[in-house]
Amino acid sequence: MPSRKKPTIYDVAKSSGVSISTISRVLNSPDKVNPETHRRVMSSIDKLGFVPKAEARARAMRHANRIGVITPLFTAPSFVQRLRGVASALSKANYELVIYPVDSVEQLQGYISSIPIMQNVDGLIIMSLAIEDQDARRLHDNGMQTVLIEYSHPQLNSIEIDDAIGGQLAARHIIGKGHRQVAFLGEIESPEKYAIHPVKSRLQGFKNTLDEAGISLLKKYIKSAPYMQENSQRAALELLSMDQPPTAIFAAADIQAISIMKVARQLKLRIPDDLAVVGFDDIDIAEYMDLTTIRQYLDQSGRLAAEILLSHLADSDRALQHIKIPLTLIERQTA
Amino acid sequence: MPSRKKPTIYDVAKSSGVSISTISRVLNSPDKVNPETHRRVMSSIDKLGFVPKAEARARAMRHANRIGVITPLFTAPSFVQRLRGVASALSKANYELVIYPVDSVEQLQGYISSIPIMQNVDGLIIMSLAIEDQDARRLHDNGMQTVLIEYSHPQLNSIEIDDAIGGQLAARHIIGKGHRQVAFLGEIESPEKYAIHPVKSRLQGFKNTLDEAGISLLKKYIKSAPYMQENSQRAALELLSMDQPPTAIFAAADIQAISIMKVARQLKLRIPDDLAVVGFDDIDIAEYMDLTTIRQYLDQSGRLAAEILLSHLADSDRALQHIKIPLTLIERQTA
DNA sequence: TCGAAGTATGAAAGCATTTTCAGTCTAACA
DNA sequence: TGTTAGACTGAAAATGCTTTCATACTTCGA
Repeated sequence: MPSRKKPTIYDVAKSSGVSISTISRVLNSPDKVNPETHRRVMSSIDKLGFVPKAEARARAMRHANRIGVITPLFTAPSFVQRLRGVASALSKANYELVIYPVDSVEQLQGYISSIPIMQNVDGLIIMSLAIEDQDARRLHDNGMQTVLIEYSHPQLNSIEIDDAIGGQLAARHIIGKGHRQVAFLGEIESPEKYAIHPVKSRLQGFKNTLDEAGISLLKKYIKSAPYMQENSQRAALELLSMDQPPTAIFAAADIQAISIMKVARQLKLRIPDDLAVVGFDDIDIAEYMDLTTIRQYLDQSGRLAAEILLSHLADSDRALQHIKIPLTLIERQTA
Repeated sequence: MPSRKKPTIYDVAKSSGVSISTISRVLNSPDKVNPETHRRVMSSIDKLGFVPKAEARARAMRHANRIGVITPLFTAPSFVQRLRGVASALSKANYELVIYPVDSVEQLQGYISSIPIMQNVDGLIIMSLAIEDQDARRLHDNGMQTVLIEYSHPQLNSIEIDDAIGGQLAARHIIGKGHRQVAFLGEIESPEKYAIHPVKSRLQGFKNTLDEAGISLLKKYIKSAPYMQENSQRAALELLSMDQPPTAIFAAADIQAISIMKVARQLKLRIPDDLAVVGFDDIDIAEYMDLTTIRQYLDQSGRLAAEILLSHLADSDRALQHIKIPLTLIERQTA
């Protein structure tokens, strides 16, 4: 009895003895339908070869149930961990997650200019990327709900980290442990034009707090090196093989702290006795390494971004939110 | 004058003083409308920036250069690293990446049954998840190009890891180093019904190779523990505080190997002298830790999956591919 | 044992268009 | 001058879905 016509959800409903609402639910929010019903409906769908008409769907759908995340291409573990927060919040709310990985300015510009027009996504989360005023305005004017993470703009929601405070926390801790010979390692100058510069602020906060305590952060003790292991290790080696090596190093990222630890091990330095190390981020691995670090609640910041976005989608004239997430020093074994 | 909401044909109708039917006609059969009316309507359309929603979306939905990845919710670093491979291959090819994170059977079942029917992605990559025969058939029958990673099915493309060989490599290496007291740590029994069981194969290959060399892997030296740090550490502690502790441990995942190293450090055991550790995966952090491990080329397997998918999308009657990725032992400092 | 708090479902109200049908108006023809 | 065939147009129905709302049916404490 295969009818010549394309089957509609009414046909499926009849064939499986439920209402059309249930058919729709099976396809769109399967978690809301009884497994047994689901099974029955799916088997009818398969039997009839039902495919929902995209046009009818588009018409009836108020929103796309899809949000986009623009992010640097999985470079650092910290991005991933934030993404995990985003993903878990979205999947709970039955939203699809579209990733737009960025590895050049042009790409970023391309996404930002085409996304609002395409209307493929209901909202946008932009992670750790600097966006230009004009792009921010475009997003705003097109009514694209957006949350910026680690960056801010007056016309868009934002979640920021107080990097300077992070530097301060690290400095206080290191001072408290009695260190006087203190160093800093981080990727101070990022080569990418679209990148943000949290490391500078971390250094600033660190340096100022040391200054206030009468400890000077000598220029030779400030090393800039890219995240990559080789670079970080080389920089660490330079620091640690000086005539008067530092007794404590604050690394602007946990992975760099781990590089320092590796070099220290090779030099037979005991941590924290010969060398104290403080990281920044508190990525998963930090706990495995017993690394003392500044926690920036990565998962939670991602989750929060998603939640803010969803709440603004639900109620579009909600006031803009500019949130600063607090930082905490997590004391473990390395400092 | 950017209006908040997208204009509909009602807005155009109002603005140009005609009925919606006429707007529709202007768009679909212009010959049936008075030239003067046509002109007026067109000018309203331009002014409002009206775009027929359904069509725009239907077009956007249809062949959007979009591929989906179904993956366990970022639990282990190894998933993330594979994902990175996928992302980089796709972004090069100008494809959008939609993530479907799974954390329950129901969710997996939901995605996997609706995606092939909804057809809102062009292709699908399913990472490290077991799928049922019926679902595989549905994917195939609905013409959804699919690549399975760490699992296989005769009707779908697949990329597999030879886990047993991995165990064998680890065993050979450990034997070569002269160890006789050998242990295994891994999450042998996964609690999730949808999970796959590569750990069993790793253990199997490990055990068999030891057997062949006349070394028996005693039952008490086989520990099953979840990936989570606390569990792995407890298991490691149990192993290492036995009367006759093992002198070498093969961990079925790098993060578990790292947990072992942490416990060993606490017990003041020197690695590799007192205890040799071999991991599995070769995640990024393994290099930082100088961990000897079995490399499974995570990035590359992800990239390969994406490439296979793209080539099948370009030419849909390409033959199915079932690929086994080779493993390599990477010797570093821990064994 | 009762009420409270969920689950699972169907009826019905959208959604943004297209299409049908019927009416008005004009122009042309007898 | 009365008819009438077009040419335009609008009201309303149809389209194939999604979503809201109400309701019946389960648990689940206490």
